[in-house]
Amino acid sequence: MAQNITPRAEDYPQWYLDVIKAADLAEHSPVRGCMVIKPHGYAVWERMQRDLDRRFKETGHVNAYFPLFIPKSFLAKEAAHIEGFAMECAVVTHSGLEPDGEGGIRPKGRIEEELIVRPTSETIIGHSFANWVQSWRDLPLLINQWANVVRWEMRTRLFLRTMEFLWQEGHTAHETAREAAEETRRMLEIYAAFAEEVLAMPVLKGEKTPAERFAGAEHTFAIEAMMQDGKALQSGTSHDLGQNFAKAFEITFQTRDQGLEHVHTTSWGVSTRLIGGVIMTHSDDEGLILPPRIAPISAVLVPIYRKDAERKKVLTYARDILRALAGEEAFRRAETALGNQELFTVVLPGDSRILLDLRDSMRPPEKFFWWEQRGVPLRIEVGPRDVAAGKAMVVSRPDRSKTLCDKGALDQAWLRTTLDAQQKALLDRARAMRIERTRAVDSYEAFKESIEDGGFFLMHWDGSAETEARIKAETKATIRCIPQDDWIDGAEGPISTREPGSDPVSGKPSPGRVLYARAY
RNA sequence: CGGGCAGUGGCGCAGCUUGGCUAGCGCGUCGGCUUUGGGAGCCGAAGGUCCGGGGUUCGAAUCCCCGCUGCCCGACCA
Repeated sequence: MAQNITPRAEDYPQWYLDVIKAADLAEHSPVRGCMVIKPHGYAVWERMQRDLDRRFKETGHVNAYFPLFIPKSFLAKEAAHIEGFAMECAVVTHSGLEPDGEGGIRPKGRIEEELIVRPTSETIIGHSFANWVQSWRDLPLLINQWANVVRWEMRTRLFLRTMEFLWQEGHTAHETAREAAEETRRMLEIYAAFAEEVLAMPVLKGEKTPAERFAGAEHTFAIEAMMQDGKALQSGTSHDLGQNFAKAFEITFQTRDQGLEHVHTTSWGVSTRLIGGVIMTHSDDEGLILPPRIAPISAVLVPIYRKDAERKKVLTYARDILRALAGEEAFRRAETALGNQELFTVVLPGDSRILLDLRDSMRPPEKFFWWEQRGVPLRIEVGPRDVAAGKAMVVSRPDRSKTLCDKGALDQAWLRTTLDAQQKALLDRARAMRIERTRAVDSYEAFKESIEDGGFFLMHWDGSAETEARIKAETKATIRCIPQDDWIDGAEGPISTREPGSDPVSGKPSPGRVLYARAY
């Protein structure tokens, strides 16, 4: 049906790009690997931010902001960290420009200590923490920042991997290793809850193997989601940094018993990558599907009429419905808002919106496609037939089901209930999809064959980096995590992750199954 | 960063092999009329550094060189 979107079955990567374009979420910038996040895409990010920010604050964290530029020497202070990030850092070497004598310009003014554009902020924040922490009374220090970071990626994809991206990075310092470990777990749980409750994106929690660990961390935990093509998307990470950065930046404190010790730090983050994850979790061949809780526009009313007389009646009727859905107060504010002629938009508390599409340049069917491709959860069609019968046709975006509703039933409570039901249905659908494509595998041959079709595979692992590397080299699949849950639902029933067995590749003993998949 | 493909009004493309006259087409946009329950029709109009820079030539969208950006594959990574 959609003319501008390649079907998923034909070319999944192209479909992904087509959906972003059709939904008007983002576009490429003139700079390689960078993107312009357009208003509709940014509105989705704002909703994610708002919800996450609340969860962070409810757990005692506060926001702060640290510089974009990091002294080059800082990166080198933590050996593993520099090893992991050195290759992908943008470096500032000059302080200005000058004419090159040939009509162009060239850098001038080489700077003494070169600056790194932050790829992540452990080092610059570690430096501050060293000043901020004096005694055990200063701990825990629970900081988050919303920022952009830059990593010089070789291969980029809109939202999933861009050279510059937006994220939040939490950085905390604690008195004991135990507290830091608890914090690391706490934030992983917050990410998992957020992903499921808000993004309707089911995730598996677990620890990363040493090979996949964050550069400089003692332990890295992650939430992993399955995309519709069966590939995994690492959707959030939480790191227990031990005392590595505390030692590198001399973050010490006086203990309760007069001693001097290094703090234990954590860091954790999610990024605009989540938008890519949402797209690939829910959307279909008709375009974007957004979970209601992050949809910038909750519902759109599309009026249908022929003659002028009809037009008047229909629009009055549609405005009545809009008023009932939005509430009197919000509706009144909208009536005095600027720029509200073609798309009459009512802003609800919490910044969700309902709008009445008054554009005369577009016919109803075109409007249907327009809003469908942008992932608006509910479309309410109102025409002369509905006016006569006291009804309205409600179309639910995820399955495009149509329900003829009584006008009187359409109110604020109905809207909330309907959107909540849709939110839940999306999570259920995504979870069912993942379960269907999750299975236990006990032979390497079977694994190699199955991995071609995508999906999650729970297989025994002897714990060696050699086995892990060999599987990665031979199949492009990696260990996504050592699952946290004892049981994981698969197509053929629950799968134990704790039952001992043997690694099908090496034949050596294995304490339990780990999660293998190809990943983005 | 290696290999392949591509870049032409806002979008999608043709033209390039074999250099030549005013660079075409569809969609979209603007104006008008007619229309409106799943991407309407007619009439008229606007809109172009042919990715950038150099070169060959009387003449370059077209041929050559260098660079930039995108897509796919590989290595690397959130």
